[in-house]
Amino acid sequence: MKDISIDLPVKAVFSAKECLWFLNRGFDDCIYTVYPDKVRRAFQYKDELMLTDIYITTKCLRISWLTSEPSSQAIDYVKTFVVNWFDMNKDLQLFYNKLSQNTALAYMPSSYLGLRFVGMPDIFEALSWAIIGQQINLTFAYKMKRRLVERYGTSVKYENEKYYLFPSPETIALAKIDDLRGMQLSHKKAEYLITAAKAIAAGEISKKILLEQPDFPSRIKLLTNFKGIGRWTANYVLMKSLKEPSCIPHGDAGLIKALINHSILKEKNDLSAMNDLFDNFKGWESYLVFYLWRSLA
DNA sequence: TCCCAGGGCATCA
DNA sequence: TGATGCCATGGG
Repeated sequence: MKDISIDLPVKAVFSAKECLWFLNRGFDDCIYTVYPDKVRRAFQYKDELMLTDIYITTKCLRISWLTSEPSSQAIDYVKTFVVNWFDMNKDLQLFYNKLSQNTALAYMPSSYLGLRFVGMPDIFEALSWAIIGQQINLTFAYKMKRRLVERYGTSVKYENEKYYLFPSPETIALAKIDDLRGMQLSHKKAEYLITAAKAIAAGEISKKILLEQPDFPSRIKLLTNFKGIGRWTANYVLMKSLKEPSCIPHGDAGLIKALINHSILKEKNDLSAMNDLFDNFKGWESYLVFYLWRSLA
């Protein structure tokens, strides 16, 4: 097959090392495979199933197709996805200026230089992941995600390996609670996941609809109207799939731990200190959360 | 055994 | 609107 690859330039500063570190930070995500210099991932555009290697360097991302020759629309789809996935068009300087002004966080611009907000462009995957990962340890959450994906997701075969796509909402909408319980999802989580799948399959939740809302609070409200989507999940989904800049997943265990580590919070319920901090990061709240999560490693 | 983990809901005042 | 109890299950 003809070698198809394209290069996507990145805005300074971009750290391949930091972004790859995030993807491979000790957890087993079944949706992609991380190598020292690249990440392998399957995509689907309409009926086209594809497998790609995405080489990550400081200057560009090179997407290389391993399977059948993609259509031009499929290439555009993957390009857009990858730009979104690695938040490649963002200029981080303003964020770094704000970090530098905070004594406890001033080390971050040099320590995590070029770390991009690695997102989850597929809103159903983001929502499912938020529901699965609620209130349980991440290692176990990734196990359940793998069970779900291997049971319901389609896959691309390449060199005797299967590379999975996250299942469609239409598929999960038809799943039975007992089947999901068999994967060790709690009864509630099984319910929430099916509810979310139905809402997306029915077009009640989509990135387009969320973007059409007049403001951020309306987007949160739209999501939290569904059972199983609370304030934490709504913020998480908006930051991961829409790159909404001002999300704060209130109550997040990792966020609180990071803030206590930095002596910004004295105790869990120190809400005023948390509000004071985020007040100084207007427009960059999601990035701040991401960097604080990074600090937990 | 106990506490925690990238919460959410129902109930109650 | 905010506090409380419950759900659920692996990991340390």
